[in-house]
Parts: sequence; structure tokens; C-alpha cells
Amino acid sequence: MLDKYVEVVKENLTEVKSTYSCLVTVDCVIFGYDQSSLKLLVIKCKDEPFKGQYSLLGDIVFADESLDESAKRILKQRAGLENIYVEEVKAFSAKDRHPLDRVITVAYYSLVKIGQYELKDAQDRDLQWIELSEAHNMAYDHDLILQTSMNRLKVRLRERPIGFNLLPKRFTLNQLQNLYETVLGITLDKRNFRRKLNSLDLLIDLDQTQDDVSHRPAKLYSFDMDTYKLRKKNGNLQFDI
Amino acid sequence: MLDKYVEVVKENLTEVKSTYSCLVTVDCVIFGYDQSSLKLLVIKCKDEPFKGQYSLLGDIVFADESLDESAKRILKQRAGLENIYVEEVKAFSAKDRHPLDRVITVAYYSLVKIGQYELKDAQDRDLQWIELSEAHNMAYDHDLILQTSMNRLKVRLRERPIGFNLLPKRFTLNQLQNLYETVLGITLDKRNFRRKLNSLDLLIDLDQTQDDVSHRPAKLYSFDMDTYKLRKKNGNLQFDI
DNA sequence: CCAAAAGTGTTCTGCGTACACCCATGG
DNA sequence: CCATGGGTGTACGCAGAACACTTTTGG
Repeated sequence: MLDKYVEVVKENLTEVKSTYSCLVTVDCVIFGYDQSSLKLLVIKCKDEPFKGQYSLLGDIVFADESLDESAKRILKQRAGLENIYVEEVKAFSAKDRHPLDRVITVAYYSLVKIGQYELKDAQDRDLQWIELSEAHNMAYDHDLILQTSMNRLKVRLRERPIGFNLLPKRFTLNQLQNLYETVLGITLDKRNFRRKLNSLDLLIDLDQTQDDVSHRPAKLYSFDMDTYKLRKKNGNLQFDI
Repeated sequence: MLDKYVEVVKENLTEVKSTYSCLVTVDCVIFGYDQSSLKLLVIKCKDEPFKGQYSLLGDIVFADESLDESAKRILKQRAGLENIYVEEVKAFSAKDRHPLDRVITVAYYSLVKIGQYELKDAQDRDLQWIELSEAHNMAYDHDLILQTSMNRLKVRLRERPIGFNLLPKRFTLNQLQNLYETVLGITLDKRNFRRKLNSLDLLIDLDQTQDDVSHRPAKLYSFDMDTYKLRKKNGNLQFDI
């Protein structure tokens, strides 16, 4: 493919570029989980026509980077986030999605352990975590992008062990269950949930307990990333909560 | 997001565009099924550096169309295909994926009933169906795009009733089973397959049989699209072969 | 009557699901 | 000793998986 294009380009690359080129951006849907609710990292627009509305973090894709690289750069430069879970969701390309010009954007979603990062290296000083329930009437088509990303997250959470990316390194089984219940919007049976997780054999029992609670302290676990990667590589991985 | 961008753009849209714009294309992975094998619709490149290699069908995205519209246009204009199953797969954006310039492409895969379309309205006269096993060493990064699309197809085939898009309107249960076995690369138990499909209740028994075979003729079925769409709308749809 | 593919039922096993009580700790 | 959340086992039903023979047609 692109054959027709190649012919034309050979005749006049400059002309083709000026006729067909368009701006490409990456938008990052950044999810965080804080005790008991799912949050979204956004900034507030300062300029018309979206002044005062929330907006996802995004930027133009530079000439010397792939889309994945662009997403990682945005997360690092603008929010100080590094080495976090990132996944492409979908391209958004409605003709009128941007008021100034034709802009195609590729959405990524990412998962952050709130608290572990302080956002202090962030370029944007006005970043803020908002409740997912407040995330509506956002700038551009970001409501749609968020909806789509949220649906993707729900699907993935059931088929891959990515929930751990939203929790501290050490977590209790109840925290994990709450995460699933919050994100998926369902309730789960405690015993069944534990049996299921046990059978997956992807948790490391740290032989530690909580120490700052005023009731029976829960046992702490961590996610066994090595086993997961190994099993993933060998295709021995099955998952379904 | 895009806020930084908006500021800059306001100062000088033309300059920003000339600095950051890039070419965006759509590539179509067109799958067809012919009796007993999965095929791919390609053209042969006529120019260097990919002369003689197979290539997916693709084109530049025009300024006045979304990516979905672009994919549909390519399928119709260049292959004469219309009203077929189409789904976005992923964006491909490696810096060096195109020899002439920075080109980001968004891949779509589509499913065609071979035979139903004659490709006669196609712009490209040198279109051809090739066996999937022949589809290697293709132009650009099309090997990677094909791999990714094929994996997507396998996943979808198990979770949504899209296999019907590859078969004639009237088909036998054995044809359907063969399709699943071919695409997924597995063998299925005939009785279990039929029981499963029966329980889905998405097939219409046409009370017709084959008439051109020299053995016991099989019953013919068609896919109940209305019921499927209704159930999909109501969220009552579960599927898992 | 022979070849070729169509069609059909039963058993077993494992997994998801429903469900209620005792335990450990801090205050 | 009380409040709070932590932690545990069993029984049932359904769906997936394994498995072999009879039926119908054309030649």
C-alpha cells in the first residue's frame, strides 16, 4: 500500500506534504486509585474556547519520536511520571474534534500509584487529581476519550493482572478487592475473590501485617512480577476475575 | 491537554504546522475465507525500494475525513468493497517505518465474503488474494501490521460472532466450524461446537440443504443479525467459543 | 452396496457462585 | 469487653471437554 502515494511523493514530496499533512497529538488518560475511589489526572484549561474546563494531558507528536515515545515523554515532562503502565487505546479523528485545525489524536491510558509519585517534577504546576464522577464536560472530545479508555480499563482489569499498578507495592487483599469493585462497579464475594487470587499464584505473601489500624491488621502482599512475566512469555497465563 | 499547543498555535499556526505536521495514512488488512483457507487481499509494489513485494491496501488520510471514513473510502475506491466488517487495530508510528518520510499509519482489518464481491469496481487492477502463509516479507512494516491484525482477529473471533462475515449468507455448520479451526489454528469437537452454537441462538435454520454435493447434503443456516444487534444493544450478549 | 460427509447424547470434571461465622487487634 | 474489619470452608449447579456410532445421499 501507499503505492499511489509513493508515486505522487516522488514527483513532489513538498506539495504532497503541504496538502495532506496534519497535526498528530497524543492524549494521556491517567488513572489513579486513592484508598477507595478512582481518580483522573487533569489540568484546567486557561484559554477559550474551553476555559475552565478540565482537559487530559497531551501534546503534539514530535518528528523524531514514535507515539509510544510521545506518550512516555508527556507523562514524564508534564506530570513527572515514569515507568508506569501505559497502553494505547484508540485514535480519535473526527473532523471537528479540534476548534483550530485538523488534529488527529491517539489516546493512551496509564495507571499510577497515587502517593508514590508527588508530581513534583511536573512541568504543569496546575495538575490535579479529580474524581471520575467530576470528569464530564471536558475540553475537546475528552469525554469520549475518557469513556473509551474507561471501558478498555474495565476489560483489561478482568483479563490481565494490571490492578496492582494502581496500588502501593505492599497491599492487603481487601484493598485489592475494593479496587476491583470500584473500577468495575460491582461487588465481589470475599471468599471467592481470595480463592481465585490464590489459585493464580501471582501474589507474594510478605509475612507482614498492617500496623497503623485500630482493628485486626491485615496481611500484606506484593505482586510477583517475575513469575507473571515468565508465565506470560511461556503463554501459560490465564486470568479472569 | 493541548493547552501548550493551543498557546503556540495562536501565535503562529502556520509555523507550528510546518514544524510538527506529518503524513497520516490508513492501511487495510483485508481478510477473506475461501472454502478452507484464510486469505489476504494485497497488491504487488511496482517501485523501489519494495518492488515485487506484497503490500496492504492503503492511502493518505484526506483533510475532510476521519480515519474510519478513510478506511471505508480505501476499501471502496481501491478494492470495490462496501458494507463490510471493519475495525481499527492500532496506530503504527516507528520513526523509520517509511523510507521517504515520517508517516504514521493507522491499521484497520476487515472481513470479506470472497466470491460475493468480484473486485470489479476496484481502482487497482492488480489486486490479488494470497494465502496467509505467503504473506511475509511484505513492504514497509506490513508484516508487523498483519501479525497484529491477525492476533486481533483471533481474539475477536472467540468473543464476538464475526465469523459470519467471512462466509456466504447461507452456510453449513461444518463450514462454520472449519472457519473457526482454520483461523484459530485449533481443532474443535463437532458435537460440542454445535451444542455451543445452538445455545447462542443466533442462527436461522433455513430448512434448506446443499444440493451440489455427492454425499448427504448438510442443512443450511444464516446468521440472525437482527437478534444479534438487539441483544447487543440490550447488553444481553455473551459469546465465547 | 460403497464412499463420504452429516448429524446426534451422555458422562465426568472443574469452576463459578452462594452463603455465615469466628478471629485478632486497638481503644 | 466492645467495635471494627480480617479471615476462613462447603455444597450446588452449570458449562466445557471427552468420546463413537448411525444416517443420508450420490455414484
